[in-house]
Amino acid sequence: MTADQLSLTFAALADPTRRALLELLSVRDMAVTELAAPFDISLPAISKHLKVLARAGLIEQGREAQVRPCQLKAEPLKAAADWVGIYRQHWDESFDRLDDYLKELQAKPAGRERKH
Amino acid sequence: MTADQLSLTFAALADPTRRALLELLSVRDMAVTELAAPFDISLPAISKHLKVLARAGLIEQGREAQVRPCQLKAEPLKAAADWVGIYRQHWDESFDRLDDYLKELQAKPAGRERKH
DNA sequence: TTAGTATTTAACCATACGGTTAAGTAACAC
DNA sequence: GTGTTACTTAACCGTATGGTTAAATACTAA
Repeated sequence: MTADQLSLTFAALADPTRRALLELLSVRDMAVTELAAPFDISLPAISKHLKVLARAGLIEQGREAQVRPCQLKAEPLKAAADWVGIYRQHWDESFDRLDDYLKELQAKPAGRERKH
Repeated sequence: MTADQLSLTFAALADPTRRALLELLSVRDMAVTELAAPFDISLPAISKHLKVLARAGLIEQGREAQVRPCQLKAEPLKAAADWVGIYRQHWDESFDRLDDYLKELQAKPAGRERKH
């Protein structure tokens, strides 16, 4: 318990059912029963998985009548991606892509130029 | 058990001690005692963490006399980064960077031009 | 052979995880 | 009110996790 955010995020991602739930939610917001449909496990099991995802800040649940629609909140994934990204140079034997990446970062440092 | 590779990888990353071990190994190969030095936990505890990392394919241990040097193997992190990367568009409210990223991918599709 | 260094394995403990079924709660529909 | 739908919570179970200490292993050094 009292785990740091990054540990919570990675722990949440360490289960294939939870990853699949996030994939469903990346398409659109969904109710719990709707989310549970593709899986062979009980609704309470799904409810528990959603709780883990919520604790990690990866989803938020609203309320509309009896339905509790779930929404993806991907922000914590950014920190996870950043942490893993540090090792890019290690898995990419050639450093070409790191080079490119660094160049890209320097090319557009912070400012967000308009596009579409 | 018999968890898929991605689950093993994320589970291995879900502990701050193990992430710190990987960070140490990203600098250079290290022996177990050497790796354990910065931590307040027992050597067997470190040994267990290393076993988890090894099972996830994130390290390999050799042997030199009594010493068992550990080496970082970052390949599994690539798959993790790829999975998380799918959500880039979701955490980046503006889609600018996705645009850039897609453009970048189209600009240099596969070929790996020399550099340094 | 004996001793020392480096590391793992064994045995144990408490807590967390992923699942179950059964019971509880919340909002609508009649 | 009663019932129905959509969940969540409670209680339980087996296994995994993260830690401990103590014993075993593997190799080097004397």
